[in-house]
Amino acid sequence: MIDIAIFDEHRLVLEGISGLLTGISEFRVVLNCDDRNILTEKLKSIQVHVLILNMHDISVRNLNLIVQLNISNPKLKILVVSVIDSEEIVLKTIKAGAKGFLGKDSDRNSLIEAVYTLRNGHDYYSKSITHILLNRYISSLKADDLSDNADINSLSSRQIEILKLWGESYSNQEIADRFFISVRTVESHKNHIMQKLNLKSTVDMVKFAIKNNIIEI
Amino acid sequence: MIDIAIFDEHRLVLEGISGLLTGISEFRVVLNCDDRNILTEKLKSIQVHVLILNMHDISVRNLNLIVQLNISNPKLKILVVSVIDSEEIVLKTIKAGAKGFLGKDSDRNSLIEAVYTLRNGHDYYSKSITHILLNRYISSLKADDLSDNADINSLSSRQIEILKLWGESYSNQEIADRFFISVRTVESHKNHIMQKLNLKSTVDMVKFAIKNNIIEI
DNA sequence: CCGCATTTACGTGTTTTACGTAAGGAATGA
DNA sequence: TCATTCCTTACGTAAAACACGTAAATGCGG
Repeated sequence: MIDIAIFDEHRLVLEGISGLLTGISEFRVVLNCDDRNILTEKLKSIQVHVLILNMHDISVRNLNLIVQLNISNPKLKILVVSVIDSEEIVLKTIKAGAKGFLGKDSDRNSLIEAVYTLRNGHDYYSKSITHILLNRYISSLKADDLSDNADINSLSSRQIEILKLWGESYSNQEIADRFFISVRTVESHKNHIMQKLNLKSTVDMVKFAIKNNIIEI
Repeated sequence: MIDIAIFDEHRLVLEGISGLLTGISEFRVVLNCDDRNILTEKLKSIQVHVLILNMHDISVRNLNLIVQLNISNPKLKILVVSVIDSEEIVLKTIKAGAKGFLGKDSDRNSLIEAVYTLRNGHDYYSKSITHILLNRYISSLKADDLSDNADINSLSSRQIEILKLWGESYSNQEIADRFFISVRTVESHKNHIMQKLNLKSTVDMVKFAIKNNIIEI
């Protein structure tokens, strides 16, 4: 048996969604709610497995609701339903802690499937959402790669060694000791790096090292 | 009409794949090849729309083949087919420049669909691959978020202002001038930030600022 | 009103950066 | 072979930044 709560600010839509779930013997809708505060209150006493949350906008209030519910009800799985399936809203809800997202391409069957999936501890995203996420990810993967090839090749291997250690928070003295060279030499290497790459500050040098995978964030 | 080349080191499998494509009037298999060098050579003279590449392993040779073909034949779309559908191989082939990937869940229909999709300039990934990529992306999104909420809240708004400017490569003096305070005060703020966050070096402070979206890389 | 964090600031000593200079070695090409 | 160029090494000097301690004024919540 899966206990379900449904939240929608529009009572009519709320009832509509609720109706879609009747007739499934394993589903028990224990709460229909159209008020944010009442929802938060009630969920303190009632144990619910899945919360279906219809989002009409990407307001901070809505996102905060997800964040807060996740903190107060760690076991609760939140399934966001929204006609707005922009990249922005999807990413923000996932970051806020939603476990599933149904875009406007979803029907009753995908809603039911999503509830089961969330209950089983997995994430569920409808097809259109999957596409959005995947495209974004793929393009970020590709973008990553292009940025790799610019200035880093102009650095010598010694310069990269120095930059790497320094980027891992070693002091000049520590670097000097490790390579058996003078602190002044370490400084020189860093000066040369800055000159070559035309960097204004050491902060820029950190950023460069991160961008070029010399160090991790 | 879509011109197709097929590469597989195993002649038997090669013929099998080739056979799957007969009977589609819009497809024309113009090259079956089981040798890397011959493939590269022939593709210099023959114009092909889609190359179906069966990868038996993630060797550097295979990945380089993709990279090289992409450089020499920019219009060519490479569709990778592989029974190995690990995260690693998928990510590497995408980075190398493959436009599609068919995992072991694929059948003849998805192969045909993939060829059409690539020809139309889009990417194609079979269901299992989509899952792999999506899970990775989602978890990276979530990981991002967890690191967001910890320490940054402990900083005062003044401290964040200072950190932000400093992270944009402003000198202490410039920051001091902008806020009409002493350089010593700027130093104090930075000291307090380092203490609060328990950071060992200014390099760490840059990383912190990046992780917490105070500055851009 | 008291305690606590914030913002402001200084003192002192160390480390790092800025900018210039330079010597010895390896690689390269005329 | 000799000139050139880059790399690695290193120092001088002055300015800037950092480490660590101290401390006064301000403001806010209990």
